[in-house]
Amino acid sequence: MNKEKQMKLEASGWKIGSVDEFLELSQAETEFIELKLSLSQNLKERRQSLRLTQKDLARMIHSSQSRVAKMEAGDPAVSIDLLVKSLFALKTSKKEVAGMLPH
Amino acid sequence: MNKEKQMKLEASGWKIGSVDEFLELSQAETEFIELKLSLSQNLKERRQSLRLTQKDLARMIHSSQSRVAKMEAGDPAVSIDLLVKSLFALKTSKKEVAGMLPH
DNA sequence: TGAATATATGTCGAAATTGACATTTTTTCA
DNA sequence: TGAAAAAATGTCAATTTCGACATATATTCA
Repeated sequence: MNKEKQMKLEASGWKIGSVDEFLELSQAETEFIELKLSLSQNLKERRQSLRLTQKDLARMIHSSQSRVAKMEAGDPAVSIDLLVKSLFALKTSKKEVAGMLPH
Repeated sequence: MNKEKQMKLEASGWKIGSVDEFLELSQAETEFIELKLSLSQNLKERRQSLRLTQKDLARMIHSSQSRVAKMEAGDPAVSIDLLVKSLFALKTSKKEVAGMLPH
């Protein structure tokens, strides 16, 4: 069975392969979490290398110091949107952001 | 004036360089919007090439057809988080996602 | 040291995003 | 064609994320 057909089947519901679907969702969720953590770490490193305080960055993105702290701590209740906005505010290039994705 | 010092100054408030700060925020926002649109387009292409309906994808990410439609339409009221989750659900590799960053 | 600065943590109402639903419009294809 | 399937659009209550604030803890450095 090729991947396309397999995905089609899994998308069709819980009838067959519920275990597989569970495993795949876990995989997607794992990658999602890893991505957020990578963005978090890179944001912290970048801010520090620019010698900006969390308060400084907060002002730049019109947010608060506590939210920046949570971003850098990898708090689950912080969106990728805010992380990416912060990175762009620090003039991170798209290429650099891309480099934060793979392993 | 080097970039580090410039950013530090800008972060300190609206006293000096408010025009510059405005322009830079616009630049960051532009890149952010471009990124979302790129993810949207790639998601649509990917789903279609896998011959999945919006309903299929919606089931896979535990969402709804209308939300998938909005994702693919580049609706501003859709988060990058949901876009990335959707791409990962379609087994998009991190390297492929990295390639979706414009330029 | 210890005072000043920076960061971490918890909470809260407000704002944004969500899934779901109804409906309309478009596309597919027999 | 035209009926069925797919996609687009609008709305809304529920959930999530938000900025802000208070305060605790950690770090810096004179």
